[in-house]
Amino acid sequence: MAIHKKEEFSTKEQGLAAFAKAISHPARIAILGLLAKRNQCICGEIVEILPLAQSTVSQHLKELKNAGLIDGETDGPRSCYCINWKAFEKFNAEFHSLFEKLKEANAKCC
Amino acid sequence: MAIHKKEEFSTKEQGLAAFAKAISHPARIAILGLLAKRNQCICGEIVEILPLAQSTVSQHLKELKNAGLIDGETDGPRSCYCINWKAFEKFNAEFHSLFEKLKEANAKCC
DNA sequence: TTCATTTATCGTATAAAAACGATTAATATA
DNA sequence: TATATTAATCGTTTTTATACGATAAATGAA
Repeated sequence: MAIHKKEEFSTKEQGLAAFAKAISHPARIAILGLLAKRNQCICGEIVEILPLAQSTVSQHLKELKNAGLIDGETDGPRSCYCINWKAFEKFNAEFHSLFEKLKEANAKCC
Repeated sequence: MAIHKKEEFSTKEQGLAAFAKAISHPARIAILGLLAKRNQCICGEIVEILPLAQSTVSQHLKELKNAGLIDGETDGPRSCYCINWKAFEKFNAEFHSLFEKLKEANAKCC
């Protein structure tokens, strides 16, 4: 029980699901919104704005980074993050190809 | 600890995160793809195709329904599901308004 | 060099998700 | 009416996610 079977699905399905999972928490949505607005942010700035502890924010940043949605580089003792728009574009395209095109096909048949 | 703080974020952030969560498992992505392709499906058809037990599929269907992404109605002893395209359109629009517009703003400033 | 600042990581606790088998409820069919 | 079919729900187990405080690591400043 609880043996996860995610590997048994297609690569595309897994990739899209992983992307969705990365943005499946409001804190991570908020972080992405912040980064988009300001172009880049220091970890500390995000901690000041979000209602979460520093360690928790760091954890969310790590997940976004692992998913490839943001890039981070160190700037002295600080860490500077920014959105990886290329990755966003890629996932957006996948999302479209999986649903929008099917929607069109659906509209034609009914 | 583990007191979830999702409520402390904006309604829009929570809504988008909830949508993302609903599609954050490859099984649910696969279900949506199936429904889009066939227009509608009986639960049993989905169980035949997915590598998951009937109870597990039922659970995933329930989550998709709770998120508003699919509709289901009983047809005798069977349950027939289909995609709620309106909900999809709504979330797609929200996704765009949160990121695509910001992306444009971002492109202008840099 | 010592101390302050910043952030990542560790350890831990609790909650939620994922999966299954077994059971129940509802509808068809014999 | 009795039986089979279908799908939802229940109970349980395991894994993963969320959150925090405390600590460690790394850099910059005094």
